[in-house]
Amino acid sequence: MGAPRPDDARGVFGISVAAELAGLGAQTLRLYEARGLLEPARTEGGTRRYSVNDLDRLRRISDLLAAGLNLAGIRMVLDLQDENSELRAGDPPTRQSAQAPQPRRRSRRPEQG
DNA sequence: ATTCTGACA
DNA sequence: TGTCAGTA
Repeated sequence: MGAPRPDDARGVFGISVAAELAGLGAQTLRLYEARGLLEPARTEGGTRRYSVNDLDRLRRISDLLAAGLNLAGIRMVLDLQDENSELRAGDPPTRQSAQAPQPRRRSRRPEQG
């Protein structure tokens, strides 16, 4: 299945190239981040670095938008998908709870694009 | 960060 | 008219 390549999690693209590859505007990427749909890595200087996974996530966002969901709904879907992925990673033979104590992220982050 | 516009209900 | 996404 989908192997957890560290490369795919590594932020490599600047915001403008990520936007280009995603077929979106750079501002849109910032908006998505402000809405909690995305959290790209940062360089030491604080500039965004988008990973392949981030690109993949942007694609999913576009698909969900086209499906008629709003950003709040998309955030929920994305969170659940991530949560599900994590469950597959460990997969303990015994499942007692489907509740993952996910740290609710709602941190407003001022940034330098 | 804020404002403005276009789409939609 | 109000909300929402995307933009300037």
